Amino acid sequence: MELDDTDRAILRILQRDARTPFSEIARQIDMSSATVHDRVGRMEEAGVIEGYHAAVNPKAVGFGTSALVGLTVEQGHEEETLQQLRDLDGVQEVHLTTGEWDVVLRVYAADTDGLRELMFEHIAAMEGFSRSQTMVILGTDYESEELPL
Amino acid sequence: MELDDTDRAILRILQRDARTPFSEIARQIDMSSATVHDRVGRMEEAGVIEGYHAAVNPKAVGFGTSALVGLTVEQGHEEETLQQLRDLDGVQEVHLTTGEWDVVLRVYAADTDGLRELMFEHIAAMEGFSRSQTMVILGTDYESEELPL
DNA sequence: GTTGAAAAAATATTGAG
DNA sequence: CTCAATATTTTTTCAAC
Repeated sequence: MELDDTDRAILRILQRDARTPFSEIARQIDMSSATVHDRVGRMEEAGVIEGYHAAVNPKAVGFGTSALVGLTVEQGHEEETLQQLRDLDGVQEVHLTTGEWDVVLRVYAADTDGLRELMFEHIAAMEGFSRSQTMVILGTDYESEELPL
Repeated sequence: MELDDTDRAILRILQRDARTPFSEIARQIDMSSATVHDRVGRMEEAGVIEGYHAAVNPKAVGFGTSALVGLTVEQGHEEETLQQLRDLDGVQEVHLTTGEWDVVLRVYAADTDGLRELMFEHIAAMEGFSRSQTMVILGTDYESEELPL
């Protein structure tokens, strides 16, 4: 799908606040809300907008610890290993990467003890596991939900 | 703020779809929409809900490449380096980590050439830069916007 | 593609249990 | 905290340009 400047302006607003009323978006980009409605619908249809999500404060719901985990996966076990990783509670992202690790995970846990449990009892225990490195996130200096459009 | 099961049920729904009408949430959790309204308001107030964001497909808006970048920062340059990193276009997350790297970034670029430009012309050019490792994300097997509540 | 206006639906507010 | 009723606002639709 081809996006023009108007579409990108709408996306910028909805990335920042998905609950901005169409009438308010219309005011900001100087068009009618029917147009905004139409364009948003087409972008949803085309998969440009993948969804609308509430951002929940991890600490407020008991996830005090987060980490990036680099993993090496043994050959022949790729498929099942990825499947198992996806299904683990606390595993938020599973990326296939170049460089030192085959897979890098973003994981959440209640505390360091929960992280230990996730790492030793679930991840290291998987068939096909070979080695890992855990980079505990001491703090997140910056995290944007918005792509620079 | 203390969250009960009802609050968590509401959060689960809003994480999945931030535009779910309060009446629909009320139906799903078997309560009145005024209650839902009230609880959502209090969770927003308390910072449990940090915001509502449209998830935009990165490829659809021209970001075909993403990477994780491990960085070592020279002592005495921490503050200014973090500030500069935050301000770079394409830098989506800045995490302070234990392990091999002081900082790990999540970056987006149009293509590998854009990534090269970001790395060599902007990041490696910063004062206080010492060394880095770029882990290009070949594919994201799984990425959830939802915390497991 | 866009618009303005009408219809439908959802949300905010209020008062009471 | 919860409910029910009402007022307000937003979303959606549609004929017309």
